[in-house]
Amino acid sequence: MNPIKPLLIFLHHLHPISTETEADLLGLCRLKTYGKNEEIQAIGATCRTIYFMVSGVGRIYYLKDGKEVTEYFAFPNDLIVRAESLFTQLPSKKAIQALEDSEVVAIPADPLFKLFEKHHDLERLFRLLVQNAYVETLRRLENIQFLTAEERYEKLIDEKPELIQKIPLKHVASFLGITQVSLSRIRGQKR
Amino acid sequence: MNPIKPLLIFLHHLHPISTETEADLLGLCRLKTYGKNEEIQAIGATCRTIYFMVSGVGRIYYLKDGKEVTEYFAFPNDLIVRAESLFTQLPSKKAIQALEDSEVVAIPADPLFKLFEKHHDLERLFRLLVQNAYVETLRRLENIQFLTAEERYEKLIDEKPELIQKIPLKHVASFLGITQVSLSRIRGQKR
DNA sequence: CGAGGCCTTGACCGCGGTCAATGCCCGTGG
DNA sequence: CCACGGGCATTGACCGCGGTCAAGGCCTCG
Repeated sequence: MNPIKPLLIFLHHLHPISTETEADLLGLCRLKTYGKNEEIQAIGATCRTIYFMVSGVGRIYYLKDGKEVTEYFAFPNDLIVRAESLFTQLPSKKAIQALEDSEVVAIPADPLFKLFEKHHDLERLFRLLVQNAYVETLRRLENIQFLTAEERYEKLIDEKPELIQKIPLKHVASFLGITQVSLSRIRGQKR
Repeated sequence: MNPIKPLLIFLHHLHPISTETEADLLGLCRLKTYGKNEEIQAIGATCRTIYFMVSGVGRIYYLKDGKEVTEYFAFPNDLIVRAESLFTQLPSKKAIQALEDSEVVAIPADPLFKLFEKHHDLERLFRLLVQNAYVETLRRLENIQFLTAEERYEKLIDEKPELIQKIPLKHVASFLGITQVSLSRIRGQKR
């Protein structure tokens, strides 16, 4: 099977695009593979690429006072984008890393944006993607602001139970906005 | 002067649109005025309107455990939108309120979205607006997550000093994600 | 003038932070 | 094959930020 197929299914589900649009889009996509713990994009580079996870697990992280903070996890069929850099053209303070051996589709943003001129439906699709990511972030903001660490952990457990199995707890902790130590205590008191 | 002019200037600055697009857009815009503390949109309604502040001050707030939490302040030349409802079509848990006598431009979203079919440049503009709001929210998320209440207050002071003058401290406190009491202490120890 | 809203202040407390010690798992080399 | 070292997770001792509850001062407006 064409390894890029999952991306097309994912996109189509959000907003159908014409076959010509799809063909032009496919022309931009490159399938890449990365080994466990390999950096997909390093800190400091300005982000000009949109990634889509086909297999494996990825994350976005950055350094806060010398410590890694995980901002996002990507599982198969998730997009993974350093939006703050892609949309501002500023160098990103964040890195993208494969946490396991992974396959990703890489889509260079500049030619993609050029395609928007030609294919209105592609820009529509992209707009909807951004809207969804925006709403998702608004939710995360409310969670961080009003739930306790423990509530956030519980919520994560029932929204993405597989996450806890696959991902080192230290990454999970920083994703939840707490320390490894606190997460360990929360887990401890459930047993 | 046409009171809708500031909106056009604001939009044009982000992404120029053709005069025909502008004319169709103008056809949708309605100027409205609200008195101090008047509700512009109530909790529970599904959001189908985009607002732009011409004069006065507005805010978005919602109830958390019976207490008001302010999510956003809008000053002249700011947009004010309940994105979580507009983009999901779900009833909003949030309200929009004028904090002073205010003039706002109201743009109904459905006819606006219809115009996207006709005017590609308008959808482009709208996409860029959403992108910017998204990046802004990512920033807010990082602030909430990593700055102390005091640091967030200081940051607010030098980014929007006028805000403290105009807005009741209880709203400022909930916007910062803290209680009125804590904000008062923070302010107290600076004197 | 009195009532009510807003802000401040004091007393107290609990969540989640740091620091440090310990346990556990696993990969590597003698 | 075992010994060792390093990374990850857990646990204890301690602390400070920001929370709640309640009292008191100060405006504004009827």
